[in-house]
Amino acid sequence: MTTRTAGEPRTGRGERFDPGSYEQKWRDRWEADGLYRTQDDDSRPRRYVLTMYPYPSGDLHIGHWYPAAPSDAIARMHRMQGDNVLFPMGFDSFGLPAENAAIDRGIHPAKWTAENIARMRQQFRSIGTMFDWDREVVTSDPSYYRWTQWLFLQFYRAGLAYRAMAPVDWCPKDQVVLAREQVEGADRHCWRCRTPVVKRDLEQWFFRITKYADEMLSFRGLDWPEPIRLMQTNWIGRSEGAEVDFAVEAPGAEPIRVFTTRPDTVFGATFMVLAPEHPAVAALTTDEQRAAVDDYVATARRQTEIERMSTDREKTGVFIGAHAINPMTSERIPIWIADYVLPGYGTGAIMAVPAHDERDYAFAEKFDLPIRYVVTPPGGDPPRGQPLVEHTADEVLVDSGQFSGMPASEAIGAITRHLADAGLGKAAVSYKIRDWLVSRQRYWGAPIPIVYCPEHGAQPVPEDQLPVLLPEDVDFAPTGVSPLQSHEAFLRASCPVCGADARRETDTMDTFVDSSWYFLRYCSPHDDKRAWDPDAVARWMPVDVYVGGAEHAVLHLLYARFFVKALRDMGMLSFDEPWIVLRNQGQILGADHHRMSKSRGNVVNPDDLSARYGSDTVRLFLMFIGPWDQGGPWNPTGIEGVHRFLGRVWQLAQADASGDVRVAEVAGMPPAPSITGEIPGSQGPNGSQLLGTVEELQRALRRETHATIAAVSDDYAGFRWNTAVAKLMELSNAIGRARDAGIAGTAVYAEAVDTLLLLLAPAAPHIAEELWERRGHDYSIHTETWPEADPALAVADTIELPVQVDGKLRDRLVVTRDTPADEIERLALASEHVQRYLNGQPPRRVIQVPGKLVNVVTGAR
RNA sequence: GCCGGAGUGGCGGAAUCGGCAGACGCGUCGGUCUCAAACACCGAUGAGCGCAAGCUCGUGUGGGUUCGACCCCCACCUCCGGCACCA
Repeated sequence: MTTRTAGEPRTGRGERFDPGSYEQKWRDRWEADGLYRTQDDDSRPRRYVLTMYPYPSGDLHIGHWYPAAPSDAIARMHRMQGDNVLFPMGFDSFGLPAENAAIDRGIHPAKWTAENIARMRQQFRSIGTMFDWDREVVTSDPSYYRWTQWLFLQFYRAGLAYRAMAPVDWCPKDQVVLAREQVEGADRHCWRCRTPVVKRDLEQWFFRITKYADEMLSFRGLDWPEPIRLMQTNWIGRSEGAEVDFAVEAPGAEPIRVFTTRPDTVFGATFMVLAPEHPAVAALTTDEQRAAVDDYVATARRQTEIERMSTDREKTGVFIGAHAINPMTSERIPIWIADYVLPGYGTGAIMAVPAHDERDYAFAEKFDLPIRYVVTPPGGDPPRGQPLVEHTADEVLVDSGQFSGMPASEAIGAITRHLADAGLGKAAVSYKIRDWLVSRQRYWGAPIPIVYCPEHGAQPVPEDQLPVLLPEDVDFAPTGVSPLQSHEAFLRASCPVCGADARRETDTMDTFVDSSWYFLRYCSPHDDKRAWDPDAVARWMPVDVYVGGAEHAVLHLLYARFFVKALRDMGMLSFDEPWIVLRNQGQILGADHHRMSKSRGNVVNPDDLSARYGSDTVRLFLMFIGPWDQGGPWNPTGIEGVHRFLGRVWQLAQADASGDVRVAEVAGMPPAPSITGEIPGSQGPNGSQLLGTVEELQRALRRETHATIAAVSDDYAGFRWNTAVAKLMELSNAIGRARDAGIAGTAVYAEAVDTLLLLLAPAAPHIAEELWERRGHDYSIHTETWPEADPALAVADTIELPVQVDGKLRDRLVVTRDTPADEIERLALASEHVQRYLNGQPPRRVIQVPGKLVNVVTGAR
């Protein structure tokens, strides 16, 4: 590796392209100059570019670079376009891995986390990202989690945080409860360790996210990827239908309310099913059925989610001995319990309509319960042997009293109204989303700021006593309860109401609480009086562009929306959504097409790559590798090509700086003195491409330069990194041809090279800066003005029109842009290649797409 | 099962308001440089046929619409992601 000292002459020519000789120098200088420190400067348009902060797991891997490099590029581009850009970074540093490291290796989580952050911060710097490190946020720092706790208290006061006993998902390996969003897959496993979860009844803290279910269905004003919007929409899972009360045939029994999306099928409800957990079960069960019911309920409780939720499992259930009355038919229908009815959805009870529901049908078949079809296709017989579940427009009701003959779509409303008029039901909406379970029985998180008084129950810690500090000296061995529970000093507290001895809450908060507001903290990260400075938040929020992984679709990306809406309703924010534009990167897989993991040994270490090629090459390669939102398996072979491209840029940018016009080296390619029937840029014999006058060559290079400005600006803004890089390569190829033709040293050549460097600067910041300086320009290229395309220069004066005969390409016409259509038609028909297919006949039609093509249609077909 | 996304050369991928398929790069082959190799540079490179001019085929499969289809419609197949007994 060569190093160049400051006083050394810049010879351009002959000096080897060696990123190692300048990359660190520029990073140091940018940092020393505070080039990326964001001022609250309101004279320029403000732009908040945010990339998801990482969990400090130890090392930045290629999966961190993949979103970071384009985020940095977009931030740099906006800066060059004149915006005041906020582009911060921090660490989501609470969480289980730190605690596990403590358990496995005896390192305190705080120490482990601090070391990892130091290393990752350094790695982020080595990429050349323009993060404003003065605004760094570390969520495990008391100066941050103090405000996380404060926010918990605000939610508590607003009635959005509550404590409830509920059956919750428990990960037996991590010894912790999980939010519903953290339980994945058909086998109901823990999102982190993939261990199947079990149900436990525990008293836990919840955030009332369901209050915002409806509002979160609206994405108005947001530019988000459609798949994410759909995932959130499905997760929220809004269903419209009706709640219907079924009287119960037992002395003094309350009616049972069911939820249905098909009130048009009430006449077909031939039995009722309750979730085993339904509160009415105990009271309604008859003595004869008691033993069987108790047994079934106990079994259901013991079962893991896997066993219970598996969809292809045989239906099970028990008759409880009681009967309900169908409100439309007045028939007695038996009440069963079955675990296919979920306690947490709707009312935990259903009217079973086996003729029109797959699950009820399977249940009825198994237990020999009556099946009555009440909806049928018009004029058709009701199907037999299977349920009729689809709603099509033209189904009608049968066997449904006064509603028989009514179209099913109409009957939904009509029957709902009928029931409502009778006081037996009402239209209702149900959601799949559940409240967010936020308590965790682990140490490394923000303590929930609550104390329990024997007299006054749960009481919020007074705000002036925040933060509730995590003690350092705890025993980390997982026992199923928080390690804090065995820490006497931590537990000891006094009741804020009466001052009596009280016990402190020992659960900590889900780390997704931390990440639900970190983007607000970046706006005023050092404010020690408030969670954020309202002026700073008003200045920067909402985030203009948010970059991160789609794996957070129904986690972080949902929770943070809830936070913003809740805080808005508390009067603390004046906007509705945290992020306007959202872009998701794809996932980089290992070369073996599997998720990168240490255990598989397929992890790519970016540090090795950047040591070898320089970080510009790695950044650019990650952008070039394929569609950025698609990701894909890692394939390192192309990185050499990107490196060669930068090497060519290195040479081209210095070809004119020191009189190094290399025309003499290009044998057999003198600039032709005049045009000879060939047009500039067209393929000549022997692949020579440079016939034409010097003026024509220059015009062609200018055209390429200005077309590239427009195209690359567009591609960057649209996150089409791969095609942006391809277009930069094309421009450099054009510059190379121009140099070989001898126009290096001209103003047009200089404009092309400078433009190339400016366009390259966001993506490959170091080489752009180095070459900018070597070309004699002022520091820094990153504060230069983004080039503007001149549309007049970007269009070619002659165009090549493909000529088709019956849709097949037969010839090409070279014409000036303003050639009239009838002249083009005349030229096309005159072509011998076209004549051959016309066989002397006149064409049936000639179709012209202006500027695009000519198609001659023969009468042959 | 339901909801998304995607199938294009040897490979990663370009090109979609319906208009030259294969940009850009990798790889491969040939060449220059070298004692030799590596690097670098130059050229060729979808398949097939042909001495050539040129012709035929070709964007997962089968149909269709159109002067013209990778693009639109119908019916399928495969892969990836999400959800999963939500009444």
